[in-house]
Formats: sequence, structure tokens, C-alpha cells
Amino acid sequence: MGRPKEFDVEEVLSSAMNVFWSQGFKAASLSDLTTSMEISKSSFYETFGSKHDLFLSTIDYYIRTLTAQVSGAAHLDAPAHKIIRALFERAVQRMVDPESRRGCYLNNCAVEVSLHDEEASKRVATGMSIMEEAFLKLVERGKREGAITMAHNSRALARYLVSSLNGILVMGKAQSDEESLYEVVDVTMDALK
Amino acid sequence: MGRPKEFDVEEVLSSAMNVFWSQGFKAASLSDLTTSMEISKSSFYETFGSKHDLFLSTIDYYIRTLTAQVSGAAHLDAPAHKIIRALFERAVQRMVDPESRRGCYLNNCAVEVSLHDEEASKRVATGMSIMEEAFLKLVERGKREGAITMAHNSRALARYLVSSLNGILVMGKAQSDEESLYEVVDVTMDALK
DNA sequence: TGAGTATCGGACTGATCCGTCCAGTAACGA
DNA sequence: TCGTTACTGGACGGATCAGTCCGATACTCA
Repeated sequence: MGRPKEFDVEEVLSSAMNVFWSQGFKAASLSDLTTSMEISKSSFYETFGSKHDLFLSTIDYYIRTLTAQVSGAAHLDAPAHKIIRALFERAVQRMVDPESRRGCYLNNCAVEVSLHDEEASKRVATGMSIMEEAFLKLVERGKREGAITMAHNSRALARYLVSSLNGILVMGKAQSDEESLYEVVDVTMDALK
Repeated sequence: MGRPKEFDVEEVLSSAMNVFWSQGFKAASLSDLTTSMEISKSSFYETFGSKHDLFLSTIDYYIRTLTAQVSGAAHLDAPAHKIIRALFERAVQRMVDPESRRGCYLNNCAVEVSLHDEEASKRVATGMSIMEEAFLKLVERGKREGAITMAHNSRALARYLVSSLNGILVMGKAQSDEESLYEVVDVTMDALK
């Protein structure tokens, strides 16, 4: 049955995503990619087709990991509104750490390519929806727990949270003053009360 | 004293900014730029030095126009909280219109290059500060007018507004459903009450 | 051993990239 | 008219780009 694949596609996809994440689609060269993925150019084209195909695959990959992460967070035992706050605070912590200031992959992709790349754009929209659904569940639970306002419908609040989170990630790129970002989180959370 | 300049530098800078705005720094080629600017490659290098120098100049240019715009909006006669809402609604309208879905130039620059381009990053931070100051004045006035909560300090609220606006612009790129975006604006505004 | 598949490195292509340079022309002031 | 500056188009260079192809090697199963 011939020689078996030596590299784990998911693992290599993850490396590629990290390159796109840090550098953006245009700025990432094939050499950057194959170096980080630790495969040859030949294997690259054999397995992934083209740079653009790979790019789309990395968004799909990100969505897979995202789904796992958020559904994990949503099922924690803590009160929903505390989980929401924790998610925001983790985002701030990431933006403050020089090692992980890359923001959200979906966010980056949306800004860089969604205007000119319909296929990527669709995937980004899907990813955002997944985040929205996760927040939706948390908001609904928070309402039942009496910690979240009834003044707005849950979906609007969920969208608000996705939007706010993206805003904070952008702010973090522009000026990563920790205290300021936490203040923003405070105000953002107050809107849920 | 020799032949006078034939093109208006500010005007040409504006054209260049539009190219970067739509395509991003990396994706914008010199040919794209000179075509849109309607000057020759020779004049280009004579006047602007390099692609990267030009890029920095376009951010400076954007900041100049931004300053004019926001200080204009801040001095309108309407109640401050209504001006704030109007600014957000205008942003939504722009993201819904296919012709002007490019988002905010500072936002795009922050996401694309601020990680690898310190000079650009500084300028972006300056621009964000200008927006913050504009919102700060509006928030302070809104407090005096009794329409904005005293629960948070004005600067925190101003930062919150800048962050939220950026979030909405990113959301608009990912999925530009008008109604959803307006809902987000509603929730965002409620946090000021 | 041999068929079949995986992987590699490297040569190669054609395009595009940013940037330099220059000869020729055009517009001004003196 | 002459010096100076502005502007153009195009030739050119060196680098890099994505992508193709091939010969050599490595691994697995029959």
C-alpha cells in the first residue's frame, strides 16, 4: 500500500495557520510556510494544492479548534456571566503578552481579505457565528441565573459580545495598555447587567 | 525658480490612502498606486521616497482628516449622546454599503501591520488617541447634560466607545447584516446610560 | 523482490515585485 | 535665451514570488 504519510496534516495545518496568523496571507511566503510546516515544497503542493487552498484550510482548522474551545468554556460550572468575563479577560491577557499579541485569527482574516476573497469571507462569517452561538448560550444561562439584563434579547447581547471582543482585540494591537483594556472590559460587562 | 509642481500632494496622498485602504499595504503594488495617484513612477519616488514612506504619510494624512472630522462632530449643537449614536450609526451605514465597506483605515492598519511595523504602529496609536479624546469630550458633555452615567470615569467610557466602534467595523466586514449591527449599537449605547 | 506511494531537494519558469536611472520634454523666472 | 525644476516613459536590475517538474530515496505491503 505504499509509503505512509509521515506528517500529521492537522499538526502541519496548525503551523501554517500560525504563520498566516502572525504575518497575514499576503505577507506569508511559501518559503515561510514550508519552513514552519517542516515539509518540502513538493509535499506542500501534493497535500494542499496551493497557497490559497491552504489558507482556506487553515481557517477551517481554526474553526474546528474554536468550536472545541468555546463549547468547552460554555459548559463550565461557574455562573455564565463570570465565564463571559473570564473569556474577555483572557483576551486582554493575550494582547498584553508580546508573545501572543496576534489577536484573533478570524478578526485578522476578516480585515485583511474578506473584501476580496469570498471563500475566505464565508468561512470567517461561519466562525463568527460559532462564537455568537457560544455567547448566546451563555447569555441565556446568565439570564436564567438572574445575572444578565432582560432589557435586550439574548441574540443581540451575544452579537454585542462578539463585536466587543473583536474591538478589544483591535485596540490591543493599536495600544496595548493593560489597565485601559481592563477598563473597557468593565464597561462592556456592565452593559449586561 | 523652475517648473512648479503640477499635482497636489494632499490630493495624491488621498488617492494612495484609498488604495492601501482597500487592498492593504502588502497587496497594493506600486503600479496600483501610481495608476490611482495619476503620477509617474519617477515622480512617485522623487516625492514620496518609497512605498513604505508613502504608507506612513498616508496614515499621517488620515490622522489630519480625522482630526478635522471629529472636532467638527464634537462641536455640533445636538446633545452629546445623540452625536455619539449618530457616529456609530454612520459607521454601520458605511459597512452596509458595498461601496464603502472598507472599515476604518486605522483599524485595518492596526491589524495588518502594527505587529511588524513600529513606525506605522506609533501612528495608529496616535490616531486612536485622537478618537479617544474626541469621545472623551463628548462623554464629559453628555455627563453634564445628564444623559450619560456617572458609574464609570469618562476616559474609560471614551475608550470603551473607541473599542466598540472598532468591533462593529470588524463585524461589518465579517457579516454585514444591517439589523444585527444596529442591535449591537443599541446595546453599546445602553452601557452609557 | 517488486509495485506503489511518500518525501525530498533542487532546478526551472514566468511573472511580479520595488527601486534606480536616464534621456527627453515642459514650465517657470531671470 | 538660459538655468532650474517638474515630470514622463521606459529600460533595467536584482530579488522574490507561486507553482511545476523530476530524479533519487525511503518506506510499506504483497
